[in-house]
Amino acid sequence: MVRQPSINAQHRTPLSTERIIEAALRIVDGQGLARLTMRRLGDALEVEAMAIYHHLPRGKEQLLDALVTHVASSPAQADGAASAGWREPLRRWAAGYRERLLAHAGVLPLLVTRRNSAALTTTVRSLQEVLRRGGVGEEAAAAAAHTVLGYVIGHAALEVRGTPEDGADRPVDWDSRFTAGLDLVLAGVG
Amino acid sequence: MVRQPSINAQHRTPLSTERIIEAALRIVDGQGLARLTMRRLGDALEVEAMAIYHHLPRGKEQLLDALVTHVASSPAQADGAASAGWREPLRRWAAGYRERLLAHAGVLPLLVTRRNSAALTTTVRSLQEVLRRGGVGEEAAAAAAHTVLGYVIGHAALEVRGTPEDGADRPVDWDSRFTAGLDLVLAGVG
DNA sequence: ACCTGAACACCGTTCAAGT
DNA sequence: ACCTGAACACCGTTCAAGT
Repeated sequence: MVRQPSINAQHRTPLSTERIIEAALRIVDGQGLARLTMRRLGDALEVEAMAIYHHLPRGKEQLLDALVTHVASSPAQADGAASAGWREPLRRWAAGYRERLLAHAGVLPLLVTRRNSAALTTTVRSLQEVLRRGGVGEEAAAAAAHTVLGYVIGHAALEVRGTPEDGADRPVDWDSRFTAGLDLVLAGVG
Repeated sequence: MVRQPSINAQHRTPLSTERIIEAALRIVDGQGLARLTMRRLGDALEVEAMAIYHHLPRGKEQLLDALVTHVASSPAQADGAASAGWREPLRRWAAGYRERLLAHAGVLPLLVTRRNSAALTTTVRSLQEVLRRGGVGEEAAAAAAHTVLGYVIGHAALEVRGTPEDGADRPVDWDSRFTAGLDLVLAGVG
């Protein structure tokens, strides 16, 4: 058999930053953060690991930063129909954000590392937007945003680790516990 | 010169799990989690890396688990003088726990990984203790414990990443923001 | 412009051997 | 019982080379 090494290389769709990040996220979600290596990522993309560096010159650092941005940087929640007050929009925002964190739980440790503070700044700002549009003052909105985001991230961390029972050895219903805790926080806001 | 390889080996204090963990924590605090390697840890202890496996047979996994336990597993807060109510004890508990998390910020990502759920279970239980001793009912204490712990961990995560300014580009006073958010949460508890 | 192949300096871990 | 040394199968990354 004659080797035809160029056939695959020519016909496959070319690499792109988006495809790289999607593949990386698939590995993290399916196999865990520890199994995300440049070589395995290359395999998944049917490419040599070194090809990735052409799109992400800063290598794995840049890849991990991009994963954090992809998962943790919340969109500005263009809620369309202006709902009355901030309470309901904030509940929706928190529920959506929690869902994303849990869907990509492997990325959570990265969010807590020093990397990519821009991602969370965006998120804080979008949270403040929701509050201010609901009539909460500038100062109070800034404080409440940190409180709520802190709670959501922290609770997601507890959930992921999944202690199967509470202190009294009853199974924990995380969904209702999350909303209960959130309402508790929101009650404090105003 | 004649080599006398046994002199150092004989006179130095022997390895122990405690010394290993202390040295590991020193590396993580001083140089970051990424620089904690078995080989470097061995160097710090003036021992070959492989000697560590004699005390921690499960290797690096076990080492990281131990770090989480050391930092995140809160003591039962034997508060001595029974203070009235739960509010003040809880404030002290939260302040102390936050301080520990920030002092060993490099361990925070490990706390969010699936490892060692026993550590946080202990912490949740000690928090519930504080609440119940203050007269909060069983059910409410269980929910409040998760809420408070979630908030403290999440806020510590935000602090460590240290976005230097809030949404309005003012520098953030994390200390007062933490207590403000905590009071907000506590106001919800009761 | 985009990808490959070989090479380098590291990892964690095993296992037989030393004392 | 406790530690060492060599070895193995991996890493991330550089760099010259291919198309």
